[in-house]
Amino acid sequence: MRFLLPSFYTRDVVDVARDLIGVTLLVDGVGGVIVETEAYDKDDPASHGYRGQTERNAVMFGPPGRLYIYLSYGMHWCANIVCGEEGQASAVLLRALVPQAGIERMEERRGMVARSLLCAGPGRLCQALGLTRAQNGLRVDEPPVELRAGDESPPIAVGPRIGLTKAVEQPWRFGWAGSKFLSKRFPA
DNA sequence: GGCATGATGGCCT
DNA sequence: GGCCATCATGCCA
Repeated sequence: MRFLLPSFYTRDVVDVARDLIGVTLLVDGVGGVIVETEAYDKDDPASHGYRGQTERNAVMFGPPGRLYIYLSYGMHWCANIVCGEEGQASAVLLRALVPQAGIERMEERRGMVARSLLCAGPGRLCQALGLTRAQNGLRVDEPPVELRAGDESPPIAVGPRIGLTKAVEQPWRFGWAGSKFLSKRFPA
């Protein structure tokens, strides 16, 4: 298996978002293959970093290769990987993965739902992997987090991002085309 | 201090 | 497809 180098993250956030499809993410040994991501750029009105640094988004403005985790809608956690150059405040939102390792732990956290719903969506993914504010700022190349390159290059689907009111047209959502584990189908 | 808003998801029709 | 729970955050007064 191949571990991702720091130079993987220090590139353009859109490229990293696309290249994370097919990468395996584990947190404390629980996880699977990433099949859906979205890119958020610093010049992007939909990004938390757009209006400058605040207490919540401080991790986005720090070094790349760290988790930026925040609470969404008062009840769901969403996890990002900080990318680009330090201070750029760009990040990739992790939206879905194929449950492969530690499925029992995922089911303890998520309940006995269909396998395809275990990690399909940013909030579900965080719940299944046990990601909360406690993991905000963790490095992705040190325990308990682990990222391994995939050994095939997946068919990539591209589309507009989900759930936004700003910059809704930007095609910065990426997915493993045809995967059953996506949070939502990509528009044809 | 008050208030509008949201990178969602579960449940209902 | 629609509704809405639920609260941290950020902006404004």
